[in-house]
Amino acid sequence: MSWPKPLGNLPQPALRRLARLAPLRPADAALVEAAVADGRTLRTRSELASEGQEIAEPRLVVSGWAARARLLADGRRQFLSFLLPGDLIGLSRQPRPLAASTVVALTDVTVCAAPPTHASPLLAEAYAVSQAMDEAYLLDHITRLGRLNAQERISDLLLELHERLDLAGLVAHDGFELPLTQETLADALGLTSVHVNRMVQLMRRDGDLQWRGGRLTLPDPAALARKVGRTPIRVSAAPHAG
Amino acid sequence: MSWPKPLGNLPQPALRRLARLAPLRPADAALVEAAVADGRTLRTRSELASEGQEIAEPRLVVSGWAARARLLADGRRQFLSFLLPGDLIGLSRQPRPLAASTVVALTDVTVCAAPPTHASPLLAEAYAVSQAMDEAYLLDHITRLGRLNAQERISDLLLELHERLDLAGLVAHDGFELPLTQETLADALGLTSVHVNRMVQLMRRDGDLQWRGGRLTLPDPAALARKVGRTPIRVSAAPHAG
DNA sequence: CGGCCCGTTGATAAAACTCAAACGACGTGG
DNA sequence: CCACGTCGTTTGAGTTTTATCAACGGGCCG
Repeated sequence: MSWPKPLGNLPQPALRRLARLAPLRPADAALVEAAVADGRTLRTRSELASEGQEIAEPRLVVSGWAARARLLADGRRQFLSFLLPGDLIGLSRQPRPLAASTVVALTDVTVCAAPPTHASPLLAEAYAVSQAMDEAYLLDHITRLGRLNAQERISDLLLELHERLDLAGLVAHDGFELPLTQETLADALGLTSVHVNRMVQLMRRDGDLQWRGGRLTLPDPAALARKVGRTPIRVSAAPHAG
Repeated sequence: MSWPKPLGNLPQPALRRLARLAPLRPADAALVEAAVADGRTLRTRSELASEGQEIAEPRLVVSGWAARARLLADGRRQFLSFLLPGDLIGLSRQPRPLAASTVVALTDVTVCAAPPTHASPLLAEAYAVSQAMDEAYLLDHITRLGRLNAQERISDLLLELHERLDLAGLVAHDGFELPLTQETLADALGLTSVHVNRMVQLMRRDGDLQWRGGRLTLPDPAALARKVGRTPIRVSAAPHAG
């Protein structure tokens, strides 16, 4: 597919993603670059937000993976979504919003303050599109958990990650870094890690995926998408923007 | 259309809900009443929005129940959320947003155009809170589907409905109208109607609920909430607002 | 070397699904 | 007013999917 290329060829993944959500111009990109320039890096397992606590300021993921999670009193854990480079955390139009979920770093993660939108309508538009995509993916996730079986869930989630990482330019030859344990995957998909393991092995045997050493390859994403009935999300009728 | 006490004891459920999300004043309430005054009524099973189509204008549910749904190619169906009186449909900050889900009427439903917020910051705040609650409930739903068993799912969802209907003043003595079939419930909870039926019977025997003729009563909501580990959502640190 | 994390395997149990049928309530048309 | 069809609930029997418990192995790091 051909994306508009308002900017150069190899920008920062986070910038690359935002530039694909709205046709950013150099001034907008400069705002993003300035924000990215002073990011903080957090170690694996640290919390970027805690459910029920007041939200600090909105932030942008520069690199690394995080996840939104709900922790149950008895120790059960449910991941609600994954946060990838270029994703925004904690946007809200409310006066004093509370975090609806805990956010935890799955790898070392670099985040920065979300670049301000008051001087940049295009950036504001990118945020709006991003937010709409977030919601669409949440709805996808509900459908996944409610109506797909284990193999379909795994395939569908991996296809989503493929799709999203591609936006940030982090996919090469249908392969990408997947810094998740099978247990993490299980906690996202409402399964046990044992069962995820067995299903992944099946999928390997069927040639649906390759997964070794933290790198995942989907040899034929389109075929897999057809197999599990997945269609990429669309969020806006505007000419640009997914 | 002209209610004796706009903010008194027995207002329109939709207005009542909004007035609880932000401290509306008579001028704001008048906006809501004006909007509610020319609502349209749609019959059970009609669609208020279709996934992938452009969204018309935002709307407010005046009375009746609707649901957001995803329909799978093979006929499977997943309800994403229920829309109750006072809920808003299709809010978005995007230029040309597409509906992320189909919205279908579960009963005859009256909706009206969402009262405009440009002249009413408090109404805008109520919308923002409402939107935050919507998201929080989506996250709850994900957790429900991913990590709760059948009985916990049913209890948790019924407690949510109790909580939300209460906001609109539609709960009396812990009982409320529940115009859902067991099959609809099943499609919301990722279960089959047969299994929902068996679990509901268990819960009846255990005295956790009464459900006859479209009316549901939770004899002890607090105890049930404790039993399934549910805590009511909180969305804002502001003094008013859930 | 030792420990830990992660992936893997096996055996068994529990939860939920499928298929099929029957029943009651309700509304409609004859 | 009754027969009939539809829709939703209920029940039973048998199957499938997924969870649970337990153990082992490889790789990596201190």
